[in-house]
Amino acid sequence: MNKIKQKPSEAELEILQELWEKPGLTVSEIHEKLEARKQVGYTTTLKQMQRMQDKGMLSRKKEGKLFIYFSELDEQSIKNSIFNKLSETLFKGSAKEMMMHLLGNQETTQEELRELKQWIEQKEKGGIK
Amino acid sequence: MNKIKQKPSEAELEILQELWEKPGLTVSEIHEKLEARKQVGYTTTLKQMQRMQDKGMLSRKKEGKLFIYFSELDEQSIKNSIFNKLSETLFKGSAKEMMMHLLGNQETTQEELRELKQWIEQKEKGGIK
DNA sequence: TGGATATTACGACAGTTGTCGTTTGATTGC
DNA sequence: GCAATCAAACGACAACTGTCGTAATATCCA
Repeated sequence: MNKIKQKPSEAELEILQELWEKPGLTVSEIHEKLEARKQVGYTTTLKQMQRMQDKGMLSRKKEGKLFIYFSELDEQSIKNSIFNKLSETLFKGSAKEMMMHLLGNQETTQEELRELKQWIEQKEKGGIK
Repeated sequence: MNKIKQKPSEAELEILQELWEKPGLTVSEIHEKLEARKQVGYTTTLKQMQRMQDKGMLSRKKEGKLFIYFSELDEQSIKNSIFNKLSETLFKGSAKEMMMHLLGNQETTQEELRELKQWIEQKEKGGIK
């Protein structure tokens, strides 16, 4: 995975998201997925992906008669750096503050809360990483 | 609080953050705070704030011989919409997933974990909002 | 083999951002 | 009263973004 200077924009993240979930998609496949969520032209998606390639965010290879794409950015690192930045900017660097904000305002089911709590307990015991 | 079309950029958020924390600062005061964290010229900060004013993100009033500024955006709403967007883009809308990512990768002290767990317990009981 | 269709490449454009330098104006100490 | 300062307003610029239209290619089928 390369080091990239610029961090991915909103639209770029949406594309990366698809490729993280399922590497090796074609432009059309990605476009279909994006189109399902928002109104956007095919060439827009294509162009976006070409630019991402230029920046080194994506790579591609010929598969039969068309290109399939891959993310060159590490999912975890990118997500981390986004959150780090956010917690710095909006919560003076306190992960807890950020989490509490999240818990206080996002939709969270009882089920999710329970799982989350278990998770924390495990983490407290050093059970996870 | 007005409704704004555009969401605040990175640099704008940094300024808003200062004003949320302490409303009624002058350009210089904000600039000093920003400067402590990153390299940036006074006129840059000024310009940024003027643009934010045009967009309706900030208001100001004359205090003696200089202007003091106020955020016109609601802190909670803005933070929420940022997280909503993020959780949608990066975690298919699952707050839990997002939280787990956070817990897994951010710096979190035992103390913070404990507090967090208590918090969740309270929330489970419907103790909070 | 030629046209129809699907893919990919190019170039453009307007709006936003981050950054300043330069001016203009107001305030103040001498 | 006037030069030195401090604050605020303007105007510019280049890079980045989101968005396409159009053009060039490659593939396929009748």
